[in-house]
Amino acid sequence: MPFTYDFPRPALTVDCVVFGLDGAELKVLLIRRKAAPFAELWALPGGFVEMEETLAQAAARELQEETGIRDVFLEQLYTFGAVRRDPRGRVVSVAYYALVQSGKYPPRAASDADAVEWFPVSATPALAFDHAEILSVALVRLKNKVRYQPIGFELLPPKFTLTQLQRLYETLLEQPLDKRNFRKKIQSMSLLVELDEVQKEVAHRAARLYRFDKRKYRQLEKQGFNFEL
Amino acid sequence: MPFTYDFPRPALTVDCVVFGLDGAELKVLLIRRKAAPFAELWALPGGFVEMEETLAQAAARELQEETGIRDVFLEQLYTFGAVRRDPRGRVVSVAYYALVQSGKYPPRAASDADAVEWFPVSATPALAFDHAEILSVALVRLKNKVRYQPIGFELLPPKFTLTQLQRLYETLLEQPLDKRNFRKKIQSMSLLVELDEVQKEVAHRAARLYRFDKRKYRQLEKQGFNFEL
DNA sequence: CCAAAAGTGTTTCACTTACACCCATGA
DNA sequence: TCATGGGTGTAAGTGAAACACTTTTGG
Repeated sequence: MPFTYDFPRPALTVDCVVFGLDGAELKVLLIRRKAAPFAELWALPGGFVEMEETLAQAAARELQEETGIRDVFLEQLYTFGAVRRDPRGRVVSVAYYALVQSGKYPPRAASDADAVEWFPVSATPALAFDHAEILSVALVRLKNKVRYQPIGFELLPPKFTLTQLQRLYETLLEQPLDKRNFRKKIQSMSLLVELDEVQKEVAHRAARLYRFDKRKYRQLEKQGFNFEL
Repeated sequence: MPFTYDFPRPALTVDCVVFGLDGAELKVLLIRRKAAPFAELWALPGGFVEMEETLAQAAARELQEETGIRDVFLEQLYTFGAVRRDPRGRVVSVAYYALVQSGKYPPRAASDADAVEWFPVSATPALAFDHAEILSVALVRLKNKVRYQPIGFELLPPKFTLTQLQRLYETLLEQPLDKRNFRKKIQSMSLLVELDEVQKEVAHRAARLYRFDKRKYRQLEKQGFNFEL
């Protein structure tokens, strides 16, 4: 079916802000651009939306193509439509953010051997286009959302210790938390399953491992339960 | 500068979910479509994004053109990109939501004398495209956001009584609130300025009028204050 | 046995909740 | 004078915050 309104139209892209946790540091995955504009500069992974894919599919596809990352938490962030945000012409970009276990994706996992690297969010290089703004919006969103949605777990391996979880929240909220109060609170939500396993190869008492019970969360959610740290 | 990547591209539109409060009822403004597709059906105001305007400008322009409404709270909601959401072809739509004092915009204020009408959000007619889904996402957003951002005031006239404000929250949160506790809490935030005026023409004791102090809010916000009902 | 992190309870304080009566006004 | 909503304080309960020591393990 030919399109009735054939006005000039903006090009449409997706960009992905990929967050990972490295010890007590929040990092973002960037790729080095090969082509103009902004060749040699670092940028968010992303690209043009194709005609037969949804926006989320486009984001997932670009992420996979440019960084090898797939099957991760991916959520729409915001759509950026400043008129001159791309020097090539009018390009509107739908930004997504992803949460990954950075350990699973070492720096050079990219499929096309391109330059892909993790940077601390507090020390990123100069970025192409308006990607610095996109990153900043993503950071604000992540820091807020982590308080009232259990998305932080996406940044941890499936089995984790309570101390790891606490460090995660301390990093994202940028404030120290009391160990006993944190444990009391998180355990009282009964969203964590205590495993019959402990940490290995640590030079001190081994901590118990837990996993997040997603099924239980969905169930409680329906009953009006609100996660809140 | 000619565009380097000249692939086929989705068309881009904006749609606006306009909320208003009518007494104790939340309403949404719809327009009746004249042209195909979905001629005669009700739809959200919206239209195509032009090449030299931002997304927010496009939303504001369409709102003004189709309903006469301008200078209101308008915030990006979400971008809808299902492949077949428009029968004419691939159309991606950036949705916005607006909060207006519905009293200022009686049903037929539209500039082009088209059919424009307020409907209770709980009793809307069948909607064109995926507009029912957009409305539903907007409702969820509004109901959540009103808890932790003082945006509810956008639905009230500049001068309002505490009872009006309480009714507003009761409507949006869908739960009754205790009068004394509500007043204590809202006043303790010191975001309301007590005016030297009272209600007129009521058949009972006239209530004191207040206004929301936006300047004060911005100031407190910077100091880490969090609005929360 | 030392270093390092794991694990564990109680008290205090602040905030939230529940609750009922008198007041002012116009009809 | 009556009907209608406006306006006000206190007590009880619940959840958040502060806080320090013992245990386990590997080196």
